[in-house]
Amino acid sequence: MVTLSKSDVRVLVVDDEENISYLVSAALRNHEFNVKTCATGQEALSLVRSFHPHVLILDVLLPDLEGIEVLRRIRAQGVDAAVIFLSALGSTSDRVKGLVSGGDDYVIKPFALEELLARVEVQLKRLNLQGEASRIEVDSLILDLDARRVWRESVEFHLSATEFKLLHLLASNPGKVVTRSRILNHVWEYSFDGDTNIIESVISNIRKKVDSIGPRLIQTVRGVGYSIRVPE
Amino acid sequence: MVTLSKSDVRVLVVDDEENISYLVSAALRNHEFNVKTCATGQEALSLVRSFHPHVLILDVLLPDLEGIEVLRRIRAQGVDAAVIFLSALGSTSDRVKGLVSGGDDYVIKPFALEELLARVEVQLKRLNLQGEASRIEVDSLILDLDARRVWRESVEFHLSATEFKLLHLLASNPGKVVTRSRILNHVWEYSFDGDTNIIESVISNIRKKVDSIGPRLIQTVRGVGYSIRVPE
DNA sequence: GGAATTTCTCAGGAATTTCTTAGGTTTGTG
DNA sequence: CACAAACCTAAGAAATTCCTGAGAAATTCC
Repeated sequence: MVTLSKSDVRVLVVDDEENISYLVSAALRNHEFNVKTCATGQEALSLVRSFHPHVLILDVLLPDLEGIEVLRRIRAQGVDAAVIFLSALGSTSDRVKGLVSGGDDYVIKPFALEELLARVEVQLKRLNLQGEASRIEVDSLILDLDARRVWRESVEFHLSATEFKLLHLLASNPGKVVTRSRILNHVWEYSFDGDTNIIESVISNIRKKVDSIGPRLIQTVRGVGYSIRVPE
Repeated sequence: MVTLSKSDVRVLVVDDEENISYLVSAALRNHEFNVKTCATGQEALSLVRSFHPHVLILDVLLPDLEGIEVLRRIRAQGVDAAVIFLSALGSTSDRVKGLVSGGDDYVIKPFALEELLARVEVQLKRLNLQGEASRIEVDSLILDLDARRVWRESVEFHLSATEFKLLHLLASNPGKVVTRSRILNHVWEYSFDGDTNIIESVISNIRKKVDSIGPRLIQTVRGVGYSIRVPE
């Protein structure tokens, strides 16, 4: 998972209605995206080549080319930016046309900026570009990453720096097994010489604090590593 | 890129309004998806665990749990099926809530079946693009490589590290024979001195667990090795 | 500097896994 | 059909892996 800061995410807004274009791009900039705008299909085609947007917000009705045609041409160039169509054409067949021709979403004007932003975030998630959340929840376990605090069943527990780092690693991969070597690399930043059981030791301490109430969330996967998930 | 045939794509429809549930699932089946339906959040949670849907169509208002809560819980288990919310709650804030809480799309009732289908297809495109390399399926056998978990006919089995490694090797070469020497090299990383039947032993254990229900998937190829495939 | 906390090592014991052994079954061949 | 080779399986010994508590060493805090 590539984690980019938001200002590294490029969004291209293509719309010939100036006020829409302005509102959308302002909102996106407000959320710290790197935004460019243009008003025609031709401009869009050349900007895609130079600006390499991650997300394209594309009006269906442009003065020169149709939005769908723009999409067709940029896909033909092998660009796989996420494309969100924007349109006053709200009929079902218009929407279906936009989606089946390769669009990733289709939003009807008028729309709430807030929703458009949420849909942009969804596309980023798809591209694996999303920044890290500041709070992680797995069942009744809650990690507040900014405040470095941990709760289980609403009771707060104090974890040391190492314990927090390890629990954070597990909790950001819920359901997946995190191997011992990944743990060593991530938490200790080097490989220990063969024989240490520092991982077991820290896991044991974390469990004693956080995982002794309710069902056990930290599962041992013998010979491989550990995994955090709700047992069935 | 793993390309699934449509009948291998599993879609779970969760809605307590029977006619909606029926219409949607009928339309999806018409398009040759493998569809299951249920009416409550609890059922959804358990079906997700056994049915392993690729796409989840989830009503926001369910009799027991809220759809968003269902989503939260399945995400906590590391399930990353695409989720399309379905709701009569059409306000912007409802939609935003659904999207930011991890939904991949949000469709408002009433909707055109055609559009819902188009949106399901969009989600499939996403699943195929992101490689899907973390899951291997052979008939009713499912290996989740990230979680290191194995199911057969929706029942989970526990495999040891060696057993998993060997089954993984076979399952990533469906229909092909994997020779004994390849198995030795890959699973044990060296050649044993002539006389050992460790492979037979491990195969026997795997079969006892995973291959004792339904048709036998692991075939012995006398004098050569083993092969995993569906018998005719 | 001294106290408190955290990090890490060590060691015994429990649990699981790995591998060998040995006898039985299947398969192919003359 | 008889025979041998290849394979299957159960049982159990050996080895590995993991858990935990106690305490030494290191670090942080006052």
